[in-house]
Order: sequence, then structure tokens, then C-alpha cells
Amino acid sequence: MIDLIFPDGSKRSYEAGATGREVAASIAPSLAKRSVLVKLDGALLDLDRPLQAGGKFELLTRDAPEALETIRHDASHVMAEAVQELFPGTQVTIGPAIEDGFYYDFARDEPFSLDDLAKIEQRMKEIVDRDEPIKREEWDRDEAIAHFKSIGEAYKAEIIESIPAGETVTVYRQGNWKDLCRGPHLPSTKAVGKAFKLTKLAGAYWRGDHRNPMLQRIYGTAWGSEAELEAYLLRLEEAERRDHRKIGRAMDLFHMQEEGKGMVFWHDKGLTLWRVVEDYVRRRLDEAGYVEVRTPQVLDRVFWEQSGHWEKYRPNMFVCETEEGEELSLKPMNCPGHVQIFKFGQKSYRDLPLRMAEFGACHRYEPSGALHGLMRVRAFTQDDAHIFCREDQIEEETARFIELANSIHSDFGLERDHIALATRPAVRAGSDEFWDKAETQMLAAARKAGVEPVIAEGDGAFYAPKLDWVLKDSIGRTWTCGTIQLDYVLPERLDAEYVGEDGQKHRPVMLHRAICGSLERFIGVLIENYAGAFPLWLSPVQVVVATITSDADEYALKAAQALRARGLRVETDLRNEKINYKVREHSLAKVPVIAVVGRREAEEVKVALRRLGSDGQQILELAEAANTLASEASPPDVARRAGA
RNA sequence: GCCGCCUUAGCUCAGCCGGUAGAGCGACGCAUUCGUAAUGCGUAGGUCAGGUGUUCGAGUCACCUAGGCGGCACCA
Repeated sequence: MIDLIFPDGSKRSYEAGATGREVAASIAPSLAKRSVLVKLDGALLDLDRPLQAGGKFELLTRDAPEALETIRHDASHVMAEAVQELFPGTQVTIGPAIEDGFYYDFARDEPFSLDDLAKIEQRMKEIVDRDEPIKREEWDRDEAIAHFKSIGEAYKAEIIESIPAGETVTVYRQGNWKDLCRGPHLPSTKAVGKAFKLTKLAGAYWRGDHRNPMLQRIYGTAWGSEAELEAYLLRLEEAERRDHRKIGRAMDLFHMQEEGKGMVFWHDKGLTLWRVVEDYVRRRLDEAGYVEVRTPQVLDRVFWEQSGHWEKYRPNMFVCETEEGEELSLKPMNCPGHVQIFKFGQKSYRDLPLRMAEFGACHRYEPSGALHGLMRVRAFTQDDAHIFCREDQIEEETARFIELANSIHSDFGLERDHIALATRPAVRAGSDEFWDKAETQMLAAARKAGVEPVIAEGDGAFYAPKLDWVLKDSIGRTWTCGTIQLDYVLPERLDAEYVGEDGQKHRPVMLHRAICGSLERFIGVLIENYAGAFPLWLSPVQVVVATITSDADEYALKAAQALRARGLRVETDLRNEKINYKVREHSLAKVPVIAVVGRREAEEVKVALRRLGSDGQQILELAEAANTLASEASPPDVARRAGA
């Protein structure tokens, strides 16, 4: 007998081997009908899986949040069944549930077309209507290999071959179709429902390795209900509307062109935004005790050889040769340059921690397929800094940095989702003892700053573990911006030393850190976060002074000048157009404040302010408006200083 | 880099089975001087990404190249 503890706390005994469906039926036949999965001690099981042990027991209907992942996983199976029915000879590989949906990778010589997706979707709906029971079977591993080979499923056979010999494997069967799968699954294809949609076609390497053949991946999204599907599709549209490439063009912030792939032409308005961001970060660094430096764009390969980057990243560096036979590289990173400054002259323990910052322009030859608007470029500017410190200062410095980064992100209106601790990667420099120590130090530092990081196994840099900030934007998407990496390797390789209290030479530790990451990317994130409607302090154009009739032209110029004198970014619109037209145009251009002036305002030395997103107006004396707006437009740190 | 798709006026996009290029917005000109999300009329603007081929004839079909987009791989 086994004891099942129900969510209400009651306990009942059943024969070992009873299934979830039988348990449900013992309570109410309708429950057996509605249930699709069993949750036993937190693990999901098939409804018809015989229960061998007791525990905390729950029956899940398909509306349960926990069932969604299974719905998606089943949708991928239904898709695979549909594909193999429609396109005989196509091999299946793997098809998991992912965030918001699922995919399945197929091997087929002929490419799928967008038209095929509609056909597959149609067939999937038919399979759901067929209400095919989904049955779990246990197979002998070797028999499974032989079987899948015999039906031409080479990839499946290969997957099973990677399972240790002697183990049983599970196969799920629905109708005439079957797939090797760990499960669990819903009891029938009908339970998948029809709130799904195939969304895109893509290539994907077998087993995620670029040396393997490329498979065809079909992505889909699946939800518990039509309404959720609709809501999801709406979210996609919203994200598209915010695309920084579209907004960048519409707001005349920047452009890119084929002669400079992955490079940004910043237009004046975009550069204004850039300067606001850079100036703000610079003030925060000054305040936090950093010094700012600037190092050469092009350096001899010797530095990159010493740092180890030449060996690992040479194909991704922009290298040039001189007439005299030198081999130079555009800097892909700032670290070696900063170490040269550190090494210039003699450093003492009294100089530590030395926080050396640079808005460093770097170039990396990124693969063409990786480029993506401002988010992934070949020429970018890091808000980089290296903190040279003693080992006993690591925790304190890391904790201080965590606070600084948090404060800066929040000033930009970005919420923190979590901080990840990226641990040792498979290919790495340094001994296990070193990694044990470094990972422990990073974790301790994070905790000291009151942060419990989420462990990202194997995501560290080759020389160091790191903490990465994962931020959430206004529509819930996450972005990784900001990092701190603990490095014992580079100081050694580039021979950085300081004189300790004991008069001996010692190696400093380097903390590589960035808060925005690349300014290009960070600005891209800001554009998408605000959909171009920036808060006043960030807005490239803060105020447009718009006239109603040409009688107010002279006054409008004077008013604009008065606002500019207070540091505001002001444009004037004296065009011979109706005020309606001007209001519409500047509203669409996301200008935060429109100052309307007509004959009346000109006579009374006032302005009528209209703020983006509200249709009211506020009539103020010009001097008062200048005061109010100037104070509202203060960057957050400046405002805090003024308030203190 | 790999797989797939896309590329028509400054922008957004039509253009059927191959028959010789179209709209809206914008720009420019003229009229209009107007009180908070589009004033009217007019004008100009295109080697249909580039190349090769098929064809009596190519924006439309085929192939190649480039760029873009969506993924994959990569991301110090």
C-alpha cells in the first residue's frame, strides 16, 4: 500500500501500482476526466503511470500552471507527428518545450517553406481532434537502437546510443506515431488543445555543434487557452513596435550601412542621448572613487599574446600590418592597456584599490550572422574599469560595485531580475583550487551586498568567474547588462606588481567590471525599454517651442533661448502650420514637453506647456517654466545632490 | 560563419498567369496666420539591391554576389 497526501492535507491509502487516473476516479469520475497529469512530491508524472511510492500528491488539470510545459512539449510531439505524416522521409531529432512554446528539429534534405507551416498547423489540429491516447512504453536500450535504425531514424538511434547500456528507455506512442522521450505527457493529443501557432523556421546544428549537420527547426508557441495565445501574440507585436532599429530611424538617432557592417553612425540626437548617458556614468564613477584614463586604439600584438587573447581570439580581431612589418591590432578590450598604466612607475599597497575607468572604444570582428542593430556590433564602447586590489579587498570592492551598479541601473529605470554567478567553463585557465577560491569569493561578496545570485553553471570567462546583471525592461523582457569578473590570471601574465607593507613585491588582483556593458547596446536597451518616450533627463529633445501664428515668432525664439540658458535641450517650430499639426508631429516624435506660444503668451511672457501623454496644458510665466523644467530635467544623481 | 526568408521612390508598402511602375506619408512650390494629435492645391522623385542567364519581352522566372531579417553557432 502507498499513502497519498492530498493538497488539503488529507491522507488516503492505495494499492501500490494504482494510477493517477484510478486515484482520481476513486474521488469523483469527473475528476478522472479532467485530470491530465499527476504531481507527486513535486515531480510530474503521466496520469496513467502506476504509482510505486506515496507522497504529496496532486492531480493537475490542463489549466494548472504546471501543466503548461507539458502542453508545449506535447505540442512539439504533435507537430513532429504532423510533419512525418505530411513529409515522409523526414527524420525526427529532439523537440523540447521552451519559454513561451516549443520547437522540434527535423532532418530533411528539402527545406520547409512558410507555406508548409500552415499545412503542418492544420494537420496538428486534426491530430488533436483524433484524440489519440498517448501511451508510455518501456523498451530495452539495444532493441530501441536497432528499431530506430531500422525505421531510418539515425538521429534517434544516436541519442539512445548515448544512454548507458543496460538501461531501459521510454517511448511514447500516440496513434501510429512514436518518439523516444522521457515524458511525462498528457493522456491524449486532445489535451494539447488548439491554442498554438507555428511561428518561425530556422536552421539549428545537430546537438548545438557547428561541426554537425544543420537541421531544420520549427518553432511554435502554445498556451492553455486561446485568450493566452492572443495575449502572447499581442506581446510580440508590442516588442516589435519597440524595436530600437525602427525607433532609431524614426527618431533620427543613428543609422548603419553596409560599408560599415556592425558599426554605428550616430546622428546628433542619438549622440545627445549617448552624451547624457556617458556624462551621468562618469559623474557616478567620479563620486565612487574611480580615476578615468584613455589608452591607445591600436597596439602591438605582443600585448594580446601576453594576455592570451591572441591565441584564443585572433580570428575575431581587426589586425593590421605596417610598412615596417609590425603586426598591430585594434584593441578588442581595454585590460592590457590599463595594466600598462598600472605598471608605469611603482605602485604601493597604499595605491590600492586603484579603480581605473575608461569609456573604451573596442573593435571585435563578430561573425556577420551575430550582428544585430545596436545590440551586437563590431565597434563598441565599454563603460569599462579595472579595479586593482589586494586579495583581502575583493569582497569589499565587489560589494561596493554591486551597490553602484544597482543604483545606476535603477536610475535608468531598469529593474533587476537577478544576478547570475557564472562559474568555471569547460575550457579554462587556472587550477581547480583557484576556481574554488574565486567562486567562493564572488559568492561571499554578493551575499555581503545582500544579493543571492542564481548559479549559471559553466558560463564564466575562461580566466575568471563573474557576476552578471540580468535586468528586466518595462514589458518584462530580460537583458544582461553589467558584469564583474574576478581575475588572477592577467596580472600574472602581464606582470603587474605592487610593493606591499612588507616591502616585497606582490601581485594585485584585477576586477574587470562594466555597468552598462557596451554603451551602444545599453542605449538600444534604453530605447526599447522606453519605446523612445524617454524620461525628460534622457530625452534628446526635451522641449519644442511651437508657435500658433507668426506673430509669436520673435517671442518663441526668446523663450527657447531662456530655456536653453537653463541647460535644456530646446528646438523651435516656427513653421507655417496649424498648432494641431505641430502638436501631433512632436507628440509622435515623443518630445516630452511642447511649449506652445501664441499672441497671448507673447504679450504676457508666458508659455503653455503640454506634456507627452497628457492633453492638458499648464500656463506658466516663462521664468517659472524654465525653473520647473530645468529642475525636472536634472539627471537623478544631480537631483539627489540638490535635494540633499 | 551556417540554414531559411527578404531587398520596388527619403520612409511604409501595392504591383495577378512575364507585356514596359503605383499609393500614402515625407520633400519642394503656392495659397492659408489658424489656440493643443493631420489646411488645401500643385510639383518633383525609381537602372525595381548588383550581376549573369532564359525569353520577342523580366520588378515578376533561374543562377551568382552583397546587404538586411529570423534562428543556430559564437560573444574575451
